[in-house]
Amino acid sequence: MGRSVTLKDIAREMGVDASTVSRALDPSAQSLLTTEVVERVRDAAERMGYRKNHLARGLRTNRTMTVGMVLPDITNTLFAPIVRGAESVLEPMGYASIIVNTDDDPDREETLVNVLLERGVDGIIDAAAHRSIPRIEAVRGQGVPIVTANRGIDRSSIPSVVNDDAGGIRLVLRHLHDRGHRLIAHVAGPVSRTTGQLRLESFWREASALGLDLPKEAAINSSRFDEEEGRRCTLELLEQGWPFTAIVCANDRLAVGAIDALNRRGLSCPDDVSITGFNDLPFLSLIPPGLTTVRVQQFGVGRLSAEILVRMMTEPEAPVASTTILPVTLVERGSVTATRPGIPSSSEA
Amino acid sequence: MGRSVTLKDIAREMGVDASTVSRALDPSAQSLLTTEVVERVRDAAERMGYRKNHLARGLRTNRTMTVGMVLPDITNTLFAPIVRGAESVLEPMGYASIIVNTDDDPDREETLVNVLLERGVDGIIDAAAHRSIPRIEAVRGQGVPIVTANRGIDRSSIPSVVNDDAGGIRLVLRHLHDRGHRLIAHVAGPVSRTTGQLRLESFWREASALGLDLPKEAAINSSRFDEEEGRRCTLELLEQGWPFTAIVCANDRLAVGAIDALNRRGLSCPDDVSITGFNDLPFLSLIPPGLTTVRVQQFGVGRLSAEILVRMMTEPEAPVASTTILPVTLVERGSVTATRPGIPSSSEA
DNA sequence: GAATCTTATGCAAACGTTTGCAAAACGATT
DNA sequence: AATCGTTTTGCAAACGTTTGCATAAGATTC
Repeated sequence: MGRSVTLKDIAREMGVDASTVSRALDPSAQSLLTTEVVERVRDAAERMGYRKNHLARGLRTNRTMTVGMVLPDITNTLFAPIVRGAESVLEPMGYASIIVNTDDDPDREETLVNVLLERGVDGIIDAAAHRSIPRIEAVRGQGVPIVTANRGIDRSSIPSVVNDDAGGIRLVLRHLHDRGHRLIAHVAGPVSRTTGQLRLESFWREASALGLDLPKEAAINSSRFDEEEGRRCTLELLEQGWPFTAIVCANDRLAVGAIDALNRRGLSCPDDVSITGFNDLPFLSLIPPGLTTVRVQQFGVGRLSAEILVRMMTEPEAPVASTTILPVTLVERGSVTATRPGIPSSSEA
Repeated sequence: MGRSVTLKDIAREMGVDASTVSRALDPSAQSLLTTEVVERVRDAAERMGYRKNHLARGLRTNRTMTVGMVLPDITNTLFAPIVRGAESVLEPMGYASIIVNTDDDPDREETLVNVLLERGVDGIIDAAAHRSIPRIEAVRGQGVPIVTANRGIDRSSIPSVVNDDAGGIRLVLRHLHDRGHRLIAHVAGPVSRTTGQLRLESFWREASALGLDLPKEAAINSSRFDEEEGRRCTLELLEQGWPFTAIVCANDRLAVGAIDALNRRGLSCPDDVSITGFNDLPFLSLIPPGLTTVRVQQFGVGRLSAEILVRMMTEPEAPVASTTILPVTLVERGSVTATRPGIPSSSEA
């Protein structure tokens, strides 16, 4: 339980000043010193079990070498890889990360960002952004760089690194169209996140680009990105009575819920209805019938947002990309089949 | 980018001393002050956008209100819930968590623990423990409380919170035995972790308790807890030629690999071989044939280890449980069936 | 109304670093 | 041998808090 050894301890032991010890231990300052002194100090430090005190250093330098990561829920397999991606660039540079979970509650997002600021993080990666977080812009005013990952913030000057949400929906819609589907429904994600909103917008845009004339009720909004909501929304779609041959789900978990809903109604995917997801979560390939989905690069999202953040932290004046969009790819599995000729389709005369 | 406002700023503004401001803002010290002063100070602080500086405070008090969490890999769905469980007790108390990933490399485990110590964490939850980490005991000597979660350390005085590994294996073995299985193999986990070692020991112990006379080659060690190793080990078991009707896998991911290996060899689970897992990972229930497995309480592991850690951090002299074992339950799904009468079984004469 | 006891506030040191500036030591140049 | 430049080291302040101690003011007692 003995008090830990400080620069002063080493200094006293060696008969030099603490500042000398500090310099000897700082790679960028040790060129000021005799190599002989540097060596002796390092040895002594090693021998005495010296461990630098990041707090004191941070207090003096105003840099903690800590970044904050804001997630909706670390338990959600969509977000964990973002953390690893960010870490892959941050850890080698000596940064540590404080991780907080918002449970997708915008109020918690704000308080937790504040918690991070109190702890003096040098920057923040926000992967739990809502489209509008009134006070988040203020963070930049504080001089603390922030970037959003996976999601963006509307009309914001905060840089973001996201997947090509619109492009992903375009891919699945074309894919379904190519296979004869004309009556396509959409279980949309929560529109309070850009992921939900952009995919929904893209759905309508691409549908009409393909000449599909879908009724308003073809799309239904979920309130959470989870299986339960996927189930509920799909059951509602079925009850509405509008006939559809495929459902584009705004993410994989909604899709899993959708498949379950079909089964509960005695319908089968893909025989009766084709279904697509978004994200390509791990293990998904093992779940029958195998979800056709859009693969995103979460590790890449994390890595890039960290790179941008580092840039902002180290060269505050340097320009950085305001939006970085990563390409997505279509992953074909068993949940989509071609429509059987007998099934009616709106755009065929 | 304006410098942030400090106690001194508020003090100057109000014509009082910084120490008075400090006390006014500290719930446990504000009883020393006039309620009138307290109020005025709080208002001023609010108005000026004061945000306390945890670094300075930590430097002075020697407590950072930060805990370190060491994980093998946050991406692994087994570990994320531990984080949330720990957080559920730590966050309300004002602790933040620094999370590091070791990729199950013992060397990294050691360096990362050091990183955490440099950052002055008040305590550490190690969920990536190896059975023997020579220098980890030294951490306690430093006066920094540490507890291991999910795994333990051999012959160590470090408190640990784990699942009932031995009990879980007992459950599955009895379950298989009850269904007529007598020739049971084991794909063991890496024995460098207590989870692997204890389950392996339990396998042999319970097997002989059930009167099974299994040959040495009934158990085979994997080197990682993943699908690839599960596949490899199972293929090896099959090639050995020793006939078995069931495989007890040391965890779910090994089991998933095992099922795949069977399929590759034209065998089916459970028709040809029954298989069991351990952990009950999410989504597993959706993967055919549905893995019969042992459900563990990872959230509980996290919660309890945090509670113990808090105890150690706040009352260093108070006694704490050295080992806490959480009960596990059997989850029956489709991967286990009764043996068909025709299949030979060693213990039937 | 003086002495005593409380209560509320200020003073100053301390936590362990980093860093601008000054001073000392040393070599080289004349 | 004196001067001038370098190079190496020390001094001291600063970062923003907390907290033991002292003091000032106010309340209480006889």
